[in-house]
Amino acid sequence: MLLQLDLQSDIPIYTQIVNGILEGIARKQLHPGEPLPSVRNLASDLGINLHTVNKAYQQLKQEGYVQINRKQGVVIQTAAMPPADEKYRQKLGEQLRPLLAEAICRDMSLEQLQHLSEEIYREIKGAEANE
Amino acid sequence: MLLQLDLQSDIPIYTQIVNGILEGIARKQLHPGEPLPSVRNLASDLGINLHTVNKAYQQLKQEGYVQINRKQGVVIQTAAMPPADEKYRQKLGEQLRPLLAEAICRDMSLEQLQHLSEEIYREIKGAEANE
Amino acid sequence: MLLQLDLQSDIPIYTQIVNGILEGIARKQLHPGEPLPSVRNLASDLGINLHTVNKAYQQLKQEGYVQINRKQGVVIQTAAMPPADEKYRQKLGEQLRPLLAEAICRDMSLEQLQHLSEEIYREIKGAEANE
Amino acid sequence: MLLQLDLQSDIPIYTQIVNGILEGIARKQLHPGEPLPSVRNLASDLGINLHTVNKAYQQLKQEGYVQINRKQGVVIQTAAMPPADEKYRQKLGEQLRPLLAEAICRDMSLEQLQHLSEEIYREIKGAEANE
DNA sequence: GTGGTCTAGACCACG
DNA sequence: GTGGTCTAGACCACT
Repeated sequence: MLLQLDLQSDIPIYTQIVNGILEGIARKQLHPGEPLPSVRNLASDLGINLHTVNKAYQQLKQEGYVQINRKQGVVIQTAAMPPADEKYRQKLGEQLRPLLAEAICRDMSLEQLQHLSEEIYREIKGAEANE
Repeated sequence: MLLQLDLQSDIPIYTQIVNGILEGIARKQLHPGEPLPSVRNLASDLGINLHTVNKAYQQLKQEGYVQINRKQGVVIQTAAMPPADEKYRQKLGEQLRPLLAEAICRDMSLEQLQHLSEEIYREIKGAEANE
Repeated sequence: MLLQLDLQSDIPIYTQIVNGILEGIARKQLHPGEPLPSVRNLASDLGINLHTVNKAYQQLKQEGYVQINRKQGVVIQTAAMPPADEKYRQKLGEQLRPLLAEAICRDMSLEQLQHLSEEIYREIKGAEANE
Repeated sequence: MLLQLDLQSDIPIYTQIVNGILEGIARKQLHPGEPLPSVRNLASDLGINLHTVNKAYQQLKQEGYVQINRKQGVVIQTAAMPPADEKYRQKLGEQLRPLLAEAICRDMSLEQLQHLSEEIYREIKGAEANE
């Protein structure tokens, strides 16, 4: 798997890993049951600290996107992915809200915003068939 | 102005202030030229330190949403608000991407997402006339 | 005299006044012996505080660009303007240095810098005949 | 790194630090990727508060001269330095203008000014090879 | 009165 | 160990 890290970003590295893996799942490049690299391997591949990778994996487990077994290590969730329940949608809304507010300040129309998110959505989702 | 802070949130207080003011501008509850409370006043109103408020104001100034002068204090930008230029849209896209990826993991359809963001957009924008 | 103030600038207003008057002298729009507006008049014309204008005038007097008499009020220096002595050149150099250093960081050539300052120099100086 | 501070100067300490580092970059005593002292170290070396150093570093980051990450601390920008674009040249011009105007008041010729700035330019730039 | 600067000391997140 | 955040309190410049 290719994970692009930006060590200069103000986004914590473990968050970048989480995001990268989530995008991998969304793109269906990572399938349920598929094992992720071991903490040691990924850390050395990325040239970062063990703890950082571990923290990312723990967060993914916590949110229900992966399972951690002794045998197989870390694998993508084989049971159902966490659902888009009301609680999640509310959290998502709270994350979206300040982004939308700032966009409105900059006079973006709803159409422009929808267009932008559709573009990104399709770019992620559309990768399904090809990759 | 009504600014709801969550001191327990992992979102820095100064960011919450920035977001709150941006939403106030988006809602047109704050108009160009309108003065914001002085750092000392807002700090004591919110029960926080004046440096925290100042940091929020500095960020808003830096991003072009407010102007600061020693006489009037801090006022909403009277010249044009910063535009939704390509650079901004790219930044917005990068903020949107992980949110969309996670939503896709949870099997949200594009329609559901669009519906959610439209709801929030209209909730903010729709406040224009009423408040 | 036309003095353009930017109340939003982070340059103090009294400094803007000093700069404006110095540029007026450089452009020879203000001649030795010519009276400047009274503190009260200029303050009310510019819509600013008396103290602010006074501070600017005091600084100009301090640096030898104007004289202050009871009768005529504030007039442009009739004796010789302060000379470009070694002390002044050193002060100027210290002001120039950080500007040049930053320009070098941005890979400006000496020629580009000389061109820029010549342009400004001639723009000010060239106004002599016409205005 | 040698940073000379004048605590009595009316130039803020954090600005002096910024200027000193910019000059270090211009002199090529500081190379891209090279780490700067940690805020705590530099603060104790200079005998000032760490927040003052931090403010300087934040400004340098904001202007694109350094990168900050939690692992390495603060390092000189490894990507391209910010360019001398039109916006920068305009800002530079506005900083140069009052200096030139005052020099004209003191009857400095364009040649004298060019000579002075060339001297400083070469003094900074000429340090490249030697230091 | 305003914001700007500086100091001092604390705790936390990240790696 | 690093920087990030927050608090607290001081003095100064500007208006």
